[in-house]
Amino acid sequence: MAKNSSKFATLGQQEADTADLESLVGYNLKRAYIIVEAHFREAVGKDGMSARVFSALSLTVSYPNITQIALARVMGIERSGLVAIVDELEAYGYLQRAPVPGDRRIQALVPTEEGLAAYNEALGLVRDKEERLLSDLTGVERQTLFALLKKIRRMEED
Amino acid sequence: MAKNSSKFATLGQQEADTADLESLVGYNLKRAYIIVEAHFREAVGKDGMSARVFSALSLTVSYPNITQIALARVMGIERSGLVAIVDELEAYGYLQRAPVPGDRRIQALVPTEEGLAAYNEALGLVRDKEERLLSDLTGVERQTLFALLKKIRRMEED
DNA sequence: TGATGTTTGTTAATCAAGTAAACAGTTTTT
DNA sequence: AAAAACTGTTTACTTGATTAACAAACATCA
Repeated sequence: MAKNSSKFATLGQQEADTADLESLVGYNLKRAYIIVEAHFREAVGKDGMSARVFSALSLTVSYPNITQIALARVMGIERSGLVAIVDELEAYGYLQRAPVPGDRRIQALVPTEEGLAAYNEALGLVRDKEERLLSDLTGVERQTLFALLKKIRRMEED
Repeated sequence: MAKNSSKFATLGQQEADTADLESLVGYNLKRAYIIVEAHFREAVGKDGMSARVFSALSLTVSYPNITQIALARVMGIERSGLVAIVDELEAYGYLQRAPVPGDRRIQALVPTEEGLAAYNEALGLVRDKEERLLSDLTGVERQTLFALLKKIRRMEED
């Protein structure tokens, strides 16, 4: 079933496109993500936030007073893994763990002024970078890409 | 700029779709990949190969006699990182490091019969799983998804 | 009320994937 | 022949993530 056994000697961009792997969604998704993530890092700069820290800040801005457990659920990670992320954002002074009257277990996450400013600046840079990265795609193509990715994400409920 | 400040109380699937993060390609790509990767693991089973080991085997089947350095380039990883992957595949008996006459630095990677069989079985399972995962997408939608992801991948050359 | 169970955030140990740097052989170049 | 480059490898490290155990706080209910 190895279609390309004889092509090894001339292995290059074109030939590689015909390998089995290229017909799998997972491989293509991962390779595309690696590129987009690299552009994200370029956008936020050498000492910028990591994608997951940016995500956490973004969601805290969109949903102020969210609890850690709710944020972990939205992000799709374990609550234990979120601790370091929130620690980092708090150390930057980008958010605070605020006590919630009525339940002393919970600490609501609220972005600070600095956090909001840093977030908006980073968001602008990231949007611009993605804009340039996707400049080859038409408006319809972009909409389609988002629609298809969200359709896959909706499959989570199995 | 926090559009949804007031929606926290009712945060759920619908509201989350309107957060800033949902408009970024990177976030959507990553979330989609996580799901597809989980399905991959289900497909190959509890003790099956990891995606990267499967990828390495797949490319070795598609391009037999490929060298480690060429394989690393195709996979987009460092050659040092490939050593453990090839070690693992060799330990399974799925491929061999064959000496290349004329250059004693190089070892050509050749899949064994068992490797070919294991690969084809795994490929079938993975294809079936992806087929079911993407059953909501029309043929045109799938083609479009692949085309768009490959278009992003081509942006690598910057 | 008090015992039992659950929730929230946290720590610690561990794992997987990946990088960077240094190294030994082996070829290539000058 | 000497210097440079290439291939595979080891080692140390970083990042992202998970599991398990735990303490404090809250909820249930007999």
